[in-house]
Parts: sequence; structure tokens; C-alpha cells
Amino acid sequence: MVPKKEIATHKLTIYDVAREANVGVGTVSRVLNNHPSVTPQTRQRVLDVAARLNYQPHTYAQRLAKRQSETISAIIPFFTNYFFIEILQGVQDRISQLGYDLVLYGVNNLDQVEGYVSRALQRGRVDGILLFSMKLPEKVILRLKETNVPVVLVDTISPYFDSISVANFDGAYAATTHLIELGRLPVGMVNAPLVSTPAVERLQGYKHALETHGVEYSDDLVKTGYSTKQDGFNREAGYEAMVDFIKMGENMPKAFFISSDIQAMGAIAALSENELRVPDDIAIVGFDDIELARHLKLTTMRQPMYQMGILAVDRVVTRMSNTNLEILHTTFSPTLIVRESCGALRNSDGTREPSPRVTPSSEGSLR
Amino acid sequence: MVPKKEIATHKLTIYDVAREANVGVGTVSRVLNNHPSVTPQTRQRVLDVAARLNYQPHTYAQRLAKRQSETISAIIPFFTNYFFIEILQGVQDRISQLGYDLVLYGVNNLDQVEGYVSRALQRGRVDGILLFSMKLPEKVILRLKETNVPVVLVDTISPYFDSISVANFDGAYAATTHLIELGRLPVGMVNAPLVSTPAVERLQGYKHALETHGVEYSDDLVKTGYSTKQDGFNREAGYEAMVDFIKMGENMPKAFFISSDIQAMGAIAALSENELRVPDDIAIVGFDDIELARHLKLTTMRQPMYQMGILAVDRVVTRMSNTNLEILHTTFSPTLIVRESCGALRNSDGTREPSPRVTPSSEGSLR
DNA sequence: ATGAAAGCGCTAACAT
DNA sequence: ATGTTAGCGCTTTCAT
Repeated sequence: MVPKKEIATHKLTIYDVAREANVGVGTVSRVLNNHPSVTPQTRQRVLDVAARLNYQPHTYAQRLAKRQSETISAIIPFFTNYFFIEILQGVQDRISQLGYDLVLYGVNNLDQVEGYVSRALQRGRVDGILLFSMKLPEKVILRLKETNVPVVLVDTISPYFDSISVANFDGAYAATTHLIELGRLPVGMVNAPLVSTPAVERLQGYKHALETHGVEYSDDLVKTGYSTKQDGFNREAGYEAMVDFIKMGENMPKAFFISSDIQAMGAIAALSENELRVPDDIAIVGFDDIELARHLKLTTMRQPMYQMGILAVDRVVTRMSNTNLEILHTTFSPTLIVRESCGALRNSDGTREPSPRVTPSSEGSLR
Repeated sequence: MVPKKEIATHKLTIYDVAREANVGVGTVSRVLNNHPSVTPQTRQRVLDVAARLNYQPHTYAQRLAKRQSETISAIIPFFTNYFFIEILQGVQDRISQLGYDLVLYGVNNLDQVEGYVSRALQRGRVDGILLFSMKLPEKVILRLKETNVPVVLVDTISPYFDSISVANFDGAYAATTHLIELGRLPVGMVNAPLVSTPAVERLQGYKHALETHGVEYSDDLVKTGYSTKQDGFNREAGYEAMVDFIKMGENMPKAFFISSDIQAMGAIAALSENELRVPDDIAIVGFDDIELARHLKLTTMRQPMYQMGILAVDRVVTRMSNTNLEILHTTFSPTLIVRESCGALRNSDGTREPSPRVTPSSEGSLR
């Protein structure tokens, strides 16, 4: 019998494969699902037939019968925030590696969250949910909780769910300390409004650094912009805050810890419009290490975004198989990446002034 | 009978609703699918019961029975390219509006494309595929073609599929013309290697502009970087190309059309490292209008990315219901956005030098 | 180890 | 207009 290669016609089911291989559908299913109790011979025969017929299981029939969706959905703020996009890469890569599907819900407006959560929660639709950095309405939390679908939070924290985040306090502390040790006093801070946890924690870390090093704190050392989108972590807000600082004239701080790279970008723009040079006149350390930071030669606290994405997926997958795990909060320590904006580098060939506590930069090591 | 609110327990099917409402499952299904032939009274009764029981249809059972997936997948280059991210926003928004699911496949490496295509092509998995800007191996094209799943290409073109793209030739022509009319001669071009269609077309547009305006062309007016990731549309490549130009010394062009904003960013960095000021010494016009362009005050050719995303979705959806449509190529005309890098603006308050053919900038009008 | 049969939860064709 | 029933294509007992 000449094994003729069939064209992948429309409806080719497990029954066709079974008939062609002279076995029952059960066996075919077992083979396809790597069930142990199939003899190597039949297994091979079935596999051959399946290949010859170019058989493909129907995704949704499988999902229905198995009662699991093999998909994870990510609900992520989408107002072009590079920070999330980089995490998303890790998420996507890992999800694919594991053979799951990623269904993406992009939130442009907080009102959308509830709708997306409802959708994700629809019977059987997803096996797990990744929720990025959003303060959830109580109502939503309740729904999430009662449905029992695994949820992991990224870049936020809540007592009810697993979370992956970064040690904001430590990061702010390290950044500020770096500036202090460089002798760039006084060091101010550009922060986001205290509506988000990261903003609060970073402020505390900043203050603690001042305290520890015997530097006096004063309220006009910290400013926030007015633009509130993205919780104030946006370029305009950074610009606005720096403009305010510049109005202080002589009394303006000589260095700044800025709570996100994107705000730092705005701040630097404000500085340069006022003929203030970075790092000559003003030293700056940012937070996040988005790709842009490299372009701007910005010294910053790196959040391992890609890794965070990977981990978030791993965690949600773990929770899928083990219900009733303890709630786990994973925290990454940000790393100080020294580039030019802080003035620690003597010159562009990379020579660095001696400076304790500085973790060496390691460009591009993540990917 | 007291209508007691049930907790959404695990398995609540259409049968439960039917029983509780004293109708058959068919009727329930009809109600849920807005089938006309149901009396308003029964409809209401069913709806009430469904609501009280907090019934949710099982996604995959529906998809299996209906034989359609209500999902669209997007296969998109994922090496942090802001251009695609902005299109993706349009895609995501529209897909959600239409009640579909977006499953995202991010390609970091061209080798992954085939795997993702196979996955998307799996029986029943998706109703349509959006393919972003990738030169597809012949083999992949064939598979896509024979399965008959609607495909639309974004930012590339192929005779076999619908596509959404931008008039590269026209854009390059307009950008170059703008520079010529500003009198910034000679005007050079930073291009990407001619492996991608956009690079080829933009070069042609550039040359045509020179020709039309009686400016002589010469090969050393156009350079390309060495970094090849993202087909050469990356920051490093822009930097490298500009470094090469700078080596020309006095003979270096006084203005550049640069084939993407991200390259322009690198080019500007190279310039500033060499004490060359933009736009005072060198005028620049980019291409794309990614969010960054605004930050850089870059004059550029805007591609309506968000709109392109919307349109791509609409097209693929249209094709789902109407098989055998003619293949359609939709082309957007890019718009010149005048900011500061071309030197056309006299001062920062927005006063503009008279300059024909300039479409007025309209920041942020898209969203 | 394998086949037969009973679901999985829904839709749609067919009666009435 | 509505109830009944036969699929949709697969997995998973339950026999053997």
C-alpha cells in the first residue's frame, strides 16, 4: 500500500486516525497525550498515521474534554508604558515555552479592568490570570477570590494574591545613597503621587537614605508632577516636577533620585531647556532601566523586568496544579546600573570613581 | 418561592438554567444567542434565571459547537520595538470591542515564526491571523495559503494576502522634499539595509525627491548601520551610520532623512557626541512618529499606527465572514509632523517659517 | 494494552 | 415559539 500524503482537509478527526491505524480512538488519544500504557509498536503506528494524514487535534474539543484551557491571560496597563512591555516579553516567552496561549487584555483606562476580569473569569476561559500593577476595586478582588482562578499580581501587592514585585524601598535607598556618596548634596527626589505603593515605598527608601547618612530632610526636597496618567509615572510629570525645582534657583538640589526612567527623561528635558547639564550641573539616578535608559545613559535602578515576567508565569502555573498553596510574595532587589547621568564615571571609557556599594553595570545580561 | 441567589458553583450548565426556567435547553441557547424566535416573556424569564444563577456559558463548549473560535492571533516582532507596540494597541482595542480574544505571539527571532504560525493554524484555534512586518519563508506562505485562514499583513506586503501599510515612497519623498525646501543641502539619508520593503521604498522616495528638485544624487549620500537586528531599524544602526557620515568631515550632508525614529535617536546621539547640534548644524527628519519622537522633538513622518491596528482587525474580521474577497492592499499616507529637529520652526512658541507642503502638526489627535 | 461508550457543555437541525 | 436530539471532537472511565 502506497502511503499517500493527504492534504489537510477540513475535518479530520481522531476517528479517521483510529480507523487508518486499526485501533480505537481511545488509543489514539492515549498516544497523543503520552499516556504510558501503549505499546511502542502501536504508538509508532498511530504516530505515523497521524503524521501522514497531517492530523491536528481540535484545540477547543481538547479543552472542553480536558476541562482546562491551557491559556493564561494578562491584564496590563497599555498606555505605552515600556516598563510593562518589557515584562510582557518575559511573560509571552515563558507562556509559549510551556505550550500555553497568552490572551492579552490591554487596559487604557481603569474602568476597563472590571470588564476584562469578568471576561477572563468566564467559565473555563483561562487557567490563570496575570494582573499588572493596578489597584483593584474591592469588588473585583472579591470576584477574583471567589472564583478560585489562580491570580498573580505583578508590580503590585495585595494580601489576597501571589505577587511579583521589586524592593522599592531598597532600590530608592541604594539610589539615594549612591548620590550622597558621590557628594552631590543636597539630593532631591522626583516622585509620583503617593497613590501607588511604589511611590510610597520609594519615598520611604529615599528618606531613610538621607537619615542613615545624616542628611537633613525637608519637604521641598521632593516634588511631584501634575500629569496623573500612569499614576504619575510619565514623562510630563517628570518634566513638570523638574521645572518646579528649577524655580528654586540657587537652592535647587544638586542631585535627584527620580522614581522612574520615564520621568527622568522628562526631567532631563526640563534641565536641558534651562541650560543645566547632566551630570555636570545636576546628577540623576532613575528607576526601572527601561531600554531607553541605555540610550539616555541614565544611571538607574534596574528592575529585572524580563525575569519578573518569567517568574509570574511560573508562579501562576504552579498554582494551577497545586491549589491551596500559601500566598507568596516574591521580591526582586533592583540593581544599580551606573551610567553617565550620576557623574560617577570619570570619563566615557568607563573608568569609574571609587564608590562603595555600587553593583557593577552589566549591560544586556538579561536576554 | 424566595429567589435565592446561588453562589457560582463549579458546574452550572445550560441544563440547569433550562430546568429552573421551565424551558428546553434549545430555548436557553436561543435566548443567549439573541435568536429572534423567542417570545419576550420567555426571554425575560430565562434571562432572569440565568442572572440569578450567575450562569456563564463555557467558552470552549461554545466554540466547539459553533465551530468558530472568536479569537484572532497576532504574530509580532517583539524586540522592544515601539512601532509595533503602538499598532498592537489599536489591534487589542478593536479586538476587544468586537468581543474577540487576542492571542499574542511575540517573535524575538525569525526562526520562531514558523512555529507560531503552525500553532495558530492548529485546527480551530483562531479565526484569523495578523502578521506583522516579517518576510515570510515561502514554506510558511504556502501553509497559510492552503489552510484558508484569513491573514492580514501589517507593515509588509505580499501578493497573496491582504495588507495594511504605509506609503513609504511618498513619505520619504515628503520628508526629503521638506528638507530640500528648507535649503539644508546636501541632504543625506540614513537607511536600513535593503532587505526589507520599507527600506527599499523609502530609498526610492528619497532619490525621487532629489531628482524632482534638481538635486544631484551620489552614493555616499546614503549610509546604513551594521547592526542588523530588527532589519536594521534600530538605534545602534542609526548611530553607526551617522558616525560614518561624521567621518566625512566638511563634506558631510547638512540634513538627513532617517528611515526610522529609532535610528534617528541613535544618529542624534552620535551627532551630539561630536558637538554637532540639531537642528542648528544638522537638520533631521525621521519616520514613524513613535511616542519617543515627541520627546526628542523630532520632525518626522507619522504613520497612523493605532489606526493601522484597528484597520487590520477590521479587515481580518471582514474576511472571516466573506470568504473569497479580492485581495486588498490598504495604504496610509504618512503625515509630516514638524517639530524642532528640522529647523523649520523659528522658535519654540510654535511659529513656523513659511514652508509649502507642510501638513500642520496635530499632536495627540489620534487617541 | 486496548476498545467501547459515556460524557464535556453547547448549538442547530428537526419536529411539533 | 419551543422542546428534543444529534452532533462538535476529544478524553476518560470501565470493561476486557
